[in-house]
Amino acid sequence: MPEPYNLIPPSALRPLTRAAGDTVFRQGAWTCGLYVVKCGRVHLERVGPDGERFIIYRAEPGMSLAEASVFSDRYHCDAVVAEAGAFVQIDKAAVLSAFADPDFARAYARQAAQQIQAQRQALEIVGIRRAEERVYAGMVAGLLESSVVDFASALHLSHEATYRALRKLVNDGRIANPTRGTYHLRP
Amino acid sequence: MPEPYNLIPPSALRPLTRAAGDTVFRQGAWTCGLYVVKCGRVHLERVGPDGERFIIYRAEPGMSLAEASVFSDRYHCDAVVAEAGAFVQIDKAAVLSAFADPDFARAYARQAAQQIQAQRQALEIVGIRRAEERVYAGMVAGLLESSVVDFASALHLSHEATYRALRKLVNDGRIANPTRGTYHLRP
DNA sequence: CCTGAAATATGATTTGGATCATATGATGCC
DNA sequence: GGCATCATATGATCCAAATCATATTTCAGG
Repeated sequence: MPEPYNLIPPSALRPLTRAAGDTVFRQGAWTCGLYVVKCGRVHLERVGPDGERFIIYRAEPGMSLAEASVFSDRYHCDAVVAEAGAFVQIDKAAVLSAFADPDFARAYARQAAQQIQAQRQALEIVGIRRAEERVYAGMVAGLLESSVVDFASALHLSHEATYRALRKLVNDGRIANPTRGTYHLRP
Repeated sequence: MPEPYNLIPPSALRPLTRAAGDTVFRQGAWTCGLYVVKCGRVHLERVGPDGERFIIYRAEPGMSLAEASVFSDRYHCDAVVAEAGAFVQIDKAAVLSAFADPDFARAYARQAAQQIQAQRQALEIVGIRRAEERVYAGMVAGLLESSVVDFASALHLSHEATYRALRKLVNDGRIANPTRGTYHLRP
């Protein structure tokens, strides 16, 4: 659960579970609040002029979605459950009134500023054309935390290209590969 | 100037001008606040283990930078002026105390939530591999506002690839090209 | 312990986008 | 009006990353 929402009164939190394929909310529906993913995955989707579905955002455990709904009357996209899970709905009125508490406001702003920063960095990194430089920038940014597969997906690279780039960086002595599957920057 | 900062007392705003190549602040320096770009361009850069410089963010007129510095003691990257311009420094203490004003807090949160949403969408769009689909998704997202060149850069595509994709979409009847240089979705 | 699935790893082939080149239409300026 | 500059536009070539293929290692579960 993102930190600031710990300051929201528990009565404003409503737990819910959904199966894969269910929708959490639909575009055009009246907003009731934002959501936090406990487990499972949710896709925010927008529908194109010819009915194509565009994924706007993939929310994973610990992430929140539809934060902007707190400030608008209607949801402007669909939230579809990609993987069954448990979620918490946070009442929008409770959030709006929580801004009267400076501690909540600062915690919110702090978390938002940090997220904006991380996203800006991610955008710059995926803008790097050469796989090797992109992977290196990703390592410097600390994006390789769990598996190489997840790392590759964060970089918007195929995992094959990522493995090859890692190998090349190791051969060039730019990163270390002490054991199979573990890589870190040369200190 | 991003909306919420209009609620900051003018005494906390300090205008400054910088030439290209100047630094606005350096990594490790004590934070004094965030900045808004009036004109010119600023790059946030982080230095890698071997001295390589990674651009974290490119701030253009109207954009703010170092928002997170309000919540930390030191700047954690360098801000280098890429193009001479005028900037406004907003005192961090003033921002922190402004969170006591619920109107400021809500305006800030609203703007932050919107920005997070836009960035998430941008990340999803640049993750689309096929140029044609990426361009189409960009059009659906309304990213083609001014020139095709700017559009291409937002999509992380070469402008040539963007023009070709636009042509193909026009030929396939997915978008309209009423006059040279103007494109819009088929209604 | 055995089995299946997923992560790790690398080779071969294909392809789509970057790059280079070139041309024309628009725009601003002196 | 003439000139420079930039956006628009498209063709040709090249290359790097996607894709397909395959093998090994690890690990969870029965």
